[in-house]
Formats: sequence, C-alpha cells, structure tokens
Amino acid sequence: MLDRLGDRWSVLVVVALGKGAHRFRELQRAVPGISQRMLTVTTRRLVRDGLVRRTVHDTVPPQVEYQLTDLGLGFATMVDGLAAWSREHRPAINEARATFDAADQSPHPAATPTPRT
Amino acid sequence: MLDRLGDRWSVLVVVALGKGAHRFRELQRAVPGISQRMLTVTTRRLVRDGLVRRTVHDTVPPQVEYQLTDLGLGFATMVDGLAAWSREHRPAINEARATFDAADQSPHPAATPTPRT
DNA sequence: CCGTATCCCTTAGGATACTG
DNA sequence: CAGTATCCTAAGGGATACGG
Repeated sequence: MLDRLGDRWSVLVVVALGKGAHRFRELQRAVPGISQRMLTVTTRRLVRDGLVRRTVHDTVPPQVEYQLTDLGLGFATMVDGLAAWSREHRPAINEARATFDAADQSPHPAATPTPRT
Repeated sequence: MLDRLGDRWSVLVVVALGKGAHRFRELQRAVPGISQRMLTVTTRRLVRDGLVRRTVHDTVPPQVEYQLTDLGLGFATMVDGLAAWSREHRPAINEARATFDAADQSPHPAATPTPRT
C-alpha cells in the first residue's frame, strides 16, 4: 500500500471520508482543489482496493454515496497518525528548511563563522 | 509532511537508513531501482527537511555518510507502522482488487465476451 | 447529478556524460 | 567515490465537452 500513499489525492479523499459518507459533489467540495477527473480516478482506485464502498441510489437525480469500508477505516486511522505526527513536527521541519536554505544562499561571505545565535 | 509521503523514494530511503548509516553508493544499492540522480535529489530533500544528517569525511576517496536524525528516526518509526499495516492487509486488498476486476470484465456475457487471450 | 473521454501541458524521473 | 548537468520520454493531472 505504500504506493497508494504515494497517491496524494487518495490520502486526501480517505481523510475526507473519515469524517463520514459523502456524495460525489460533496466529496469534491470536501477535497479542495481536486478536479472532477481526479475524483473519479481516485474513487475508483479506492473502491477497487476495497477501501471504499460505492452505493448507487437509483433515484430521479442520480445519487451515489461513498463511504469507508472497515479496511478503509483502518487505513484512515493510520493516515491520521501520520498527519498528527507531521503536525507535531512541522515546526522542527520548517526550522530545518529555513536553516538549510539560509546556509547555501550565502556561498561566499567574507567571514561566515557559522552564524549561530 | 504528507507531501513527503507522496514521495516514494523518500520513504524508501528513510526505511533504508532506518537500518543504519550508509554511504552514497551503499544507499543506492540498498534502495533497488533508484537512479543516481534521484538519490541525490532525495537525500538533499531529506537533509533539507532535517530528517537526515550528511557527514563529509574529507579523505582521499571522498566519503559521505548519511544517517537519520532524531526527527528522521521518528518519521521512520511512523512509516514502519504504515508498512506493517500494509503487509497485514495486503491479502485483503489483493482479494478486493481481484473481485473488482473480475466484476467489470463480465458485464454482459450475451455478446462480445471481451475476447481475452 | 454522476460520471467518462479527449486534449494538452507540466513535471517526475531514467540514461548518460562530465567534474572534483 | 560522490555528485552535477543535460536530454528526453512517460506519466500525472487540469480543462473541457459530452453521455446516462
């Protein structure tokens, strides 16, 4: 499944569905920036992997509902763990990036005695 | 960091470094299939994010060592959790895929039975 | 409303060659 | 050994238009 993680949209859709079942349009609004095409592609992939169940209500205006399966729920839980970790450590990462970027943007200052503090 | 997860090579490199420090070439061998270019790109990204520390030993044949920082170690732990989960559930996912694939390949047995081999 | 199919552009990333 | 730079192809993904 590490390859499914490599799929940015899949992760976001799973997170969105973790908050409850959604219809197609709802889901699109719940995942800002996703195009109609990618929503279709992503949902199909998730359904195929057994992480999401797709229910079609054959009403007058077509209505399709997407919800996590037990498997998908487990996956969502794992992803939430990752998300929590990333939130917790984002500051540290941002600091590391800032330090790194500052470092190689001053290639040749007369004296750069490792400016610390 | 969810975007770093979306980076397949980053994950694999972190996992490899989770087993100990490595030199450039060693790392390349430890991550089957990665090209020299992607190894460079990936390691730089990880160093920038503060997940990996890069140590240059200025010996006659250049020698560079990569190792996880504490931050990287925490990340590696999370990823291991994911990997464990995926291993545990791979059978279920494969079954779901097989079922799905079998389902939409026999839509209408009456005519045009989708000549497959 | 819920998709599917087409066009098209941007990017990831492999192969290769060269420097320190 | 450890990269860096260049080239080039394939895949990802947005915009749009059409079918059920």
